Amino acid sequence: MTTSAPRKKRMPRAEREQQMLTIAEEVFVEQGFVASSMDDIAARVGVSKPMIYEYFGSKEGLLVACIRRAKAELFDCVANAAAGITDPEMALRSGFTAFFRYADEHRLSWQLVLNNEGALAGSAAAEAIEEIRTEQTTLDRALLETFVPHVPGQTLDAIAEIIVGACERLSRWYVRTEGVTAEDAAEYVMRLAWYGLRPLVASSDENVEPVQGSHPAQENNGA
Amino acid sequence: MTTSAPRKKRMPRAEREQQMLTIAEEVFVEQGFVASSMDDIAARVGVSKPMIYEYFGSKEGLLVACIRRAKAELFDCVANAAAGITDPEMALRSGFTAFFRYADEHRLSWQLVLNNEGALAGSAAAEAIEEIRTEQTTLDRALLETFVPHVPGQTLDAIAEIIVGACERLSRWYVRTEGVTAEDAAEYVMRLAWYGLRPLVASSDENVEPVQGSHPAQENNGA
DNA sequence: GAAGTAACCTACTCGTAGTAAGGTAATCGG
DNA sequence: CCGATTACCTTACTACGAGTAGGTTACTTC
Repeated sequence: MTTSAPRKKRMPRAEREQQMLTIAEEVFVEQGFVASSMDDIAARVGVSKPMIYEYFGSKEGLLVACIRRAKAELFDCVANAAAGITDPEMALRSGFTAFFRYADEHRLSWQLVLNNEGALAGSAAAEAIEEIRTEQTTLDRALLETFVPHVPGQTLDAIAEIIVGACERLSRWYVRTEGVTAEDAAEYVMRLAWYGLRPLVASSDENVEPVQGSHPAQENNGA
Repeated sequence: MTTSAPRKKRMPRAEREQQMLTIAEEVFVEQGFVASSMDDIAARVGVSKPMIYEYFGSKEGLLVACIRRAKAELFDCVANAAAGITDPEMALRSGFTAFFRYADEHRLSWQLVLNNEGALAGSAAAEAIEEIRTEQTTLDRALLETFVPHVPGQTLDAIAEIIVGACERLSRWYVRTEGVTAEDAAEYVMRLAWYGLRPLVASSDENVEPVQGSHPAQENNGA
């Protein structure tokens, strides 16, 4: 029911490995790493557990292999997109686009990376953490709205998300980097957020073409 | 050796709970959620396992409680910092600063949120995922450098981190939001990155005061 | 100081990661 | 065509950790 046909035939190692990875990816995303059982995965593959251990060493080894495969794919996409473009602006834009396209077209793989970093997908713990971000996003959004009220809701959503992601990641860097104060870090974010936003507020939307041609401020809060 | 004295005395529930949370936080960050054992935590607290289950229900319940406590602290900090400030720019800046200050002053709590979202702290899997970001950061940084060569290395580092964090978070939003194309998402990031960066390149540093008054381009790559 | 309650323990079950040791099918030299 | 080597695959275990049942000890209150 999960895969397709009840493949009971022997299979060369390389092929079996790929099959295992595909199914493991499914299971890990569905149930979360912790809740997934090797017996279950083995059963879905149609093979016995020791085979997986033979090929991947451990449960975590299996996860790592899944991640590595996803990573390789992602880098192919982005590298191809940016390859040969000399203008940095175009290269950046093209790379970003490829990145988001990958996230869209390989949702399972990408969710694996995003969620199973937190091995607790679907769990209360994951929700508790996500809640932190949600609240921060809501707060930022509210602040932004007072500042640039005429901007479409969706744009505000996107910017709020961007700021939260930026803060989170920068906080990691900040903590491990010597000689940077909290004010410095905040200033870095402010620069991008504030100056990056300025075209939106200064010229309404004559200088900066709206991202979405039309889309009249469609709200987007719920999960 | 972990706590302080071999407290063998009885203790009111509220106090014991706080002690448990503090120690659990330590252990979770040290070993990662998956690798941590309830027996170990109980032993360090100087109490038997069923006590923890009595108070927190499950291993994950314990983690959630840790996260909630951290979250409450974080929100206190940020809310206090932004409270009463009417100018949105100052409010944002002050909030950001408080956020980074929290990350710095409560490293353990914050690491819990960052790492144990990925319950695999310290594991090969966590490294594999982090590797993806590192590579992306390196790539972005290289692109930025060709564009704004005169900017201090540390600033480039920070901006690259910001972009990676922004992309990651925005990709989540993007995937769950209807009617947004990869190009749209890329454009959102470009706006912040590009226009946010523009003051740096356009006017060198006459319009925009450098974040670090002096700090002459001190590099910072290693962990 | 008896009764009640809140903190605490010992001693278990059960599920799952990981392993040992052996079976079966393809391939290859003769 | 036939034994032998190799590689895919299995059944049947061990070990360990999450979670629990039920009893014990120390504080509190009248």
